[in-house]
Amino acid sequence: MSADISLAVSTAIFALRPHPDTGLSALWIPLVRRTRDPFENRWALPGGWVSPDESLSDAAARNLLETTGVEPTYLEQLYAFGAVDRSPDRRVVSIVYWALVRPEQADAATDGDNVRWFLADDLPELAFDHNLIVDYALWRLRTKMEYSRIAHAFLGPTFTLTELREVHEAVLQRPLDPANFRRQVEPTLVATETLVTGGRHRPPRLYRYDESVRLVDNGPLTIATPRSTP
Amino acid sequence: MSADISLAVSTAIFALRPHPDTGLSALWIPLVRRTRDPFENRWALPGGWVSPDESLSDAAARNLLETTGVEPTYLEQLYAFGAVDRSPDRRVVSIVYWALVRPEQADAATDGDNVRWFLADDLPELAFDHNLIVDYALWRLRTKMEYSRIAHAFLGPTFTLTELREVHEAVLQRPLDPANFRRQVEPTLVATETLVTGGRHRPPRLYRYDESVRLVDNGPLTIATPRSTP
DNA sequence: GCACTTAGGGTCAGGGTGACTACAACTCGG
DNA sequence: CCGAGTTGTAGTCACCCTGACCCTAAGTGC
Repeated sequence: MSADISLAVSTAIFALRPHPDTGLSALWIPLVRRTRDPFENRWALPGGWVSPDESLSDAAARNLLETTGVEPTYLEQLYAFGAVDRSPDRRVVSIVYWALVRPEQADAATDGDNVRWFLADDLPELAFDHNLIVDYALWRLRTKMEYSRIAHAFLGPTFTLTELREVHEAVLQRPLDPANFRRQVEPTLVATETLVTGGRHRPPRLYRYDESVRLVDNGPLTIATPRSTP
Repeated sequence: MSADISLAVSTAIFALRPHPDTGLSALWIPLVRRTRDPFENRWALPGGWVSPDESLSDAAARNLLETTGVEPTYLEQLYAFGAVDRSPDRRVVSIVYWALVRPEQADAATDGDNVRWFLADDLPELAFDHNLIVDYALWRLRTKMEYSRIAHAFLGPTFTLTELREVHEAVLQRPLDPANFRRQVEPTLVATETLVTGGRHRPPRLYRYDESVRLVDNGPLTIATPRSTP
């Protein structure tokens, strides 16, 4: 049996905010300061223990809300980390999730002594194996960006093509040709009638995602494992 | 804390063997018969409890060997299943792995009352949520076949292009053009000097994988989480 | 020697991609 | 009110990858 193994969930949360140097959108991640040993005062991913009456994704969502005040628009399991020595005092297996939030939702997690936002590509030394975990989560986010539709988790229901392109550029860290980008994503979108005026240029059209276009995602798990709390 | 959650590992093992009807290679999976409740007498994925002094992948490999006698050439974590009601009597979280074995290794797991090989695409109703798990594992195998190099886990160190192509055909369940297939995979291979004579046709050349060609795989986890027991 | 079978090299048309050009349509400064 | 500035959107073109297809190479077996 395995009663002496503790089961935890942690989540790597990503949000887009301006980079302090360039002003361009960049990936940020909220971390919590540990208030006890091991790794007291080190920054760590938000997380906690799984209680017996909640699913893993529910536990992740609950811990997220409790520790950082964040309610994500996207939540997916990343990996189960279970090396014997990953916690110095006892055996902990962590089911790690990754989440995407919109800027407004991110603001719910106000910086404070206990929660602080960091640039995802420039983190301090974290507690446990959390640096490795964030690296892996970043890799998954960037890989998945290329073939799936997760970018929309950073945006509202409607958006301009430039907004969508800037999400891709921020995550992939390279500029994309506006015309070519349009050609590629337009088949998965539906144009609305609305144009956004007010900019000092030609007003862009608002788009929404075309729900009828199915993309490869998580295969059989896509429908099979919905969150029990919507 | 989480002492009342049991932590298990299970593994979906794949091997290629001839299909009884067509004679072509097909995917087979070994299952074990449950000897106690819940789901007594139902077929299930091999698995067992994680002990506190072994990593998750070690636990998977050990359980594999104990229950089916199989030592895989490839072992990768699939997903952590943790729905509250997936086991009727108590709360079990299962870290599921998937494995690939060569035919010789597969023969170690002789069919018997307790272990039997099934066609992966034609399974009976399994215990727990194991049908969903196998579906997901199959999806991952087939998806990964297209962009990675896992096919080699079904083969020895050297192989002909036809052997490699037949592995792809068996997994993807569709015929591939030999000439086009060669063009696509040859850049990742090294030709040996050896030709295989004895067939009633032009002798094919043996190839081996080019270790210097890096493919996208599991990102940061590729090197970071090796099995502790090699 | 000839039929047969698979190995392996080549061609060609079509689709997608990146680089680039051109025009459209708004705001703002004068 | 007009032109400059800026971004949105359409289109072109060369290139590469792909699938479909053809052809020759080189063994075995009769």
